[in-house]
Amino acid sequence: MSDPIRTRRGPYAKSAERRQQIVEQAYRAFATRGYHGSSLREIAAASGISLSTLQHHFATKEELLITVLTRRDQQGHGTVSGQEGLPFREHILAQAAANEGVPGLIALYSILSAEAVTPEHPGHVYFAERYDALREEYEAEFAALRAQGRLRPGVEPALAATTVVALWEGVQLQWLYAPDRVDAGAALRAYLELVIVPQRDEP
Amino acid sequence: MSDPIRTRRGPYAKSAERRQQIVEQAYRAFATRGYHGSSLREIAAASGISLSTLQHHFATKEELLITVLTRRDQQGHGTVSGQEGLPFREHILAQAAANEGVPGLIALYSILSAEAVTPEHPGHVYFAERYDALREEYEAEFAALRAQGRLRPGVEPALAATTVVALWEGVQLQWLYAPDRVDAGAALRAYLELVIVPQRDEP
DNA sequence: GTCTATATCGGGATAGAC
DNA sequence: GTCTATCCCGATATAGAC
Repeated sequence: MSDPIRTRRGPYAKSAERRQQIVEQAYRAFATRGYHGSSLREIAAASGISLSTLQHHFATKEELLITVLTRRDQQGHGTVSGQEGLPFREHILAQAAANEGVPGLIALYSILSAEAVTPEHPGHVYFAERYDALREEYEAEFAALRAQGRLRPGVEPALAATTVVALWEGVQLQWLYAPDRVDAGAALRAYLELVIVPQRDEP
Repeated sequence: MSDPIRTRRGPYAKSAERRQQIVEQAYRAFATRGYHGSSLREIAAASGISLSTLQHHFATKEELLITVLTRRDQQGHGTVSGQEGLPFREHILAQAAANEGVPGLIALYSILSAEAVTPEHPGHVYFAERYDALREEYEAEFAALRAQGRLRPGVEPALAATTVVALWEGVQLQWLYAPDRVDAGAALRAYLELVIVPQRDEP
């Protein structure tokens, strides 16, 4: 059996590599100028290829956006997943700190989630589902804390979940405008400490 | 002295009226599709005039955006300004409730503030200054509360100010995605009640 | 897989008649 | 003040050679 593409390490190897380059540059573009504000030409140029080549790998701009979003999702989850045992509060703070370390990641979600508010936006469904999932996940965490008697009385898990998601996004947006004047982690931490009762062996 | 425009109620009356119409439609467009996603043609059509006429009143798209933002600012402040004596907490909640009653207002600020994160965006300076002003204003309010002993111990006025602004914006964004599942006012109220100690004569 | 060339469309801005 | 017509640009997308 002769292999017509034996010069590559594997079939589609070059394609996969190219796609990754393109996704990386698209991510930078979307994160700074949003979806409407970015052009395929600019992304192609940044990737060092022609517009047509980009379009050979991603048929439409929309397909590229979806790829960027889902790709970043997987990477994002991987960042902190090595520390599964962390309690909720530390888990969130670790995630927030990790996000700040990934250039453009915060901007990507902040800009696109606002741009995609209108239902016609190609990213609308993605963000609608993302918010739902985040709220559900955090609500479960808060509910578990309450079951352990570690939630301040009067705090509603559902409302607290919405609040954490909102606070996180909102403080990140302000941080993008004034990184030196806004401390996203501190704001998040202060809220969680206000809402979660410390364990006995904690200070 | 003959008046060449005596058929109007006053000089520039028609212009002012036209400008207001245009601003109104531009506001709707920017609030749903953002700045980049909206076109002058579409705004002109919605205003019932031609593109050229719109451009006669607003030389550039950027000028139109700035006008929309500052115009809405004045109207927004006017809404609740009749109740100057309200304490901080009620003032914020009243403002939030009022905002929800103005269709598109929340979307306008949410979408544009995220889109304008990049310094090249024509609205960037406006939002940077707006965030600074909001944080300063709220910080002063929290500081005043602390002076009265009505701030929960450990709560930093500056951080609380950032938090309120972030929470407000973030919860509004979620509300735009799922108006039936997110209660912006409740989230804001819950946070403020967590942070502000009730007065003696309050429940 | 990658390119050049081109089609087609829609954007903002301009010129000039009325 | 308002319009039609047009310019010029940049956008996505397509065709087809190599």
